[in-house]
Amino acid sequence: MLRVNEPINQLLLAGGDNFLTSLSVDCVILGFHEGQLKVLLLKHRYRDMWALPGGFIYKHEPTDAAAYRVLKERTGLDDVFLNQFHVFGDPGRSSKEFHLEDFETDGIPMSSDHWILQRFVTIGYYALIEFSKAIPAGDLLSENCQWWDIHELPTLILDHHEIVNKALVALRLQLSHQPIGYNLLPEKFTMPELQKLYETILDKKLDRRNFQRKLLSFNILQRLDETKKGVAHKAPYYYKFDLEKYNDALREGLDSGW
Amino acid sequence: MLRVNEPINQLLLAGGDNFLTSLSVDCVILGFHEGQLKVLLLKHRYRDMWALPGGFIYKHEPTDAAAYRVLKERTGLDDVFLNQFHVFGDPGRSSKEFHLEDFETDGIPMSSDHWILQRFVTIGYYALIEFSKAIPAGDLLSENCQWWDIHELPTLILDHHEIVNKALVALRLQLSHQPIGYNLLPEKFTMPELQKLYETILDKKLDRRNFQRKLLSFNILQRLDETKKGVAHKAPYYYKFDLEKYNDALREGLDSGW
DNA sequence: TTTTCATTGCGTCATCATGACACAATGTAA
DNA sequence: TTACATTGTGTCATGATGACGCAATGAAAA
Repeated sequence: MLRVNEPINQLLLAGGDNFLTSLSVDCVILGFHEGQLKVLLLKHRYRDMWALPGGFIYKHEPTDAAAYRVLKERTGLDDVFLNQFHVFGDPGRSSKEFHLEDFETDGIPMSSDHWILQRFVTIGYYALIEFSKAIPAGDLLSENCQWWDIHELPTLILDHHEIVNKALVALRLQLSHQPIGYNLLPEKFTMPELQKLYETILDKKLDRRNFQRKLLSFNILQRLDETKKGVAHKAPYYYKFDLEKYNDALREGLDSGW
Repeated sequence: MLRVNEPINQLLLAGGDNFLTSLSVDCVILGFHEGQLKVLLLKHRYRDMWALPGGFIYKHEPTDAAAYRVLKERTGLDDVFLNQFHVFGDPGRSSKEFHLEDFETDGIPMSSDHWILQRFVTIGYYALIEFSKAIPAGDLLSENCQWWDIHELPTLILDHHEIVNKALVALRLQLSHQPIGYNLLPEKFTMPELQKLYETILDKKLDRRNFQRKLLSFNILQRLDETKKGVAHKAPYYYKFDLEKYNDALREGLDSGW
């Protein structure tokens, strides 16, 4: 228990001076693996519950930088796609009792007006990362950090389930305006992989042939001469994004409407 | 100057205990009048600058409620459409020097570590209101509160110009998913008025006939038997929204894409 | 070695949405 | 009474979309 208590104590003592006292960030870190969207979650140190990676904001730190910091610490990744999507600002969203109970189990005495027990407003970010590049790492409060299938989440603490859901809704709405495929897929990918990604995010089956036609019509993909090896049945071609054209297209939105 | 100083002093003394100390809300209040989008702005008490209506958040108040409170105070309106759209969290966005200078001009002594001078993260909200129903009212710090054409804004304080711009971008992206017409127009409106609204938000000319066809195809409008009176040339029909169908349609998005 | 068969690449067709524009009707102002 | 800007309605060519056919591929099964 010492392993955990020592860093916690440091956080509790110094934290109030270093951090903004009522604001935090929480990150919905998304990856795509084996045809499924995955979320990175941290195991609660005692409870049979999991939590989104989150953190406090240093007094002179941009909120975005705080989210990047959390992301770097949990995944080892630097240059990631990160998007603020919603503020969760209900006073009831965090529970003083919940945390007090934890610290009691820790054996850490805690006055009930300690800053860390107060109400926290949290800024939700979602991050899109290339699954294979991330190296999940636990934090002070949790040795266990791992990916969960977005459709088979464990019990989450507080309102973290709502945060994940809101992130998915935001992702769906921004699908045509953000380089979502580029950030979630490896550099080379096949058309069925890309389609599966869209299907997972939209939670909807798409026609294979029409999907291909539509995406090619955007002129953002570049087909490579290489086909996928060691695969049963006919081998699909590899594609990669033409980043320049992709970004140009996103500015207008891939699916204009108006 | 007393008129201003007395309430300011109360705010400064009691504020630190009542409010969250590093978080605020700012509202981009939008109305539509004479074919133009208008923003409600407050005149700075000394400077030749204007500001978005904003405010602090009580320690046990939901952030959304704080925004509603600001809105009610500035417009007298209760039941408005309000949407959180972005958090502005750069430490450099507020300027301690700027505010210190103001308080010096007020003749109010202020220690440089006062909570009100510290860095503030602000949550941006946009509100859509029916122009004619609002009764703009100034606040403690500003007797002057008035509408400005979105394309002819005066100089704004701090990063408020950026906040307005971000609000417009968000509004554009959400145009097909939010009841924007319903909230900005009076109950009865003509097709040209509705079109002008869309053109203003999208900053783009639309073909009159195609626009009419498209909006009617959504089946969210109900044509009244009444035509607009006292207008030169041919009188257009009045329409109103079929709110039930409108809300149904918005759930899917008016312009699906996928 | 041959056969099987799920999967991929490419194409067709009917239908619907879109952009561009024509024309008659309306009703105030000249 | 006439002029004319504006509105209501419609047409037409083009392009996008959804539904589906068919041959080619290549590892796995026979």
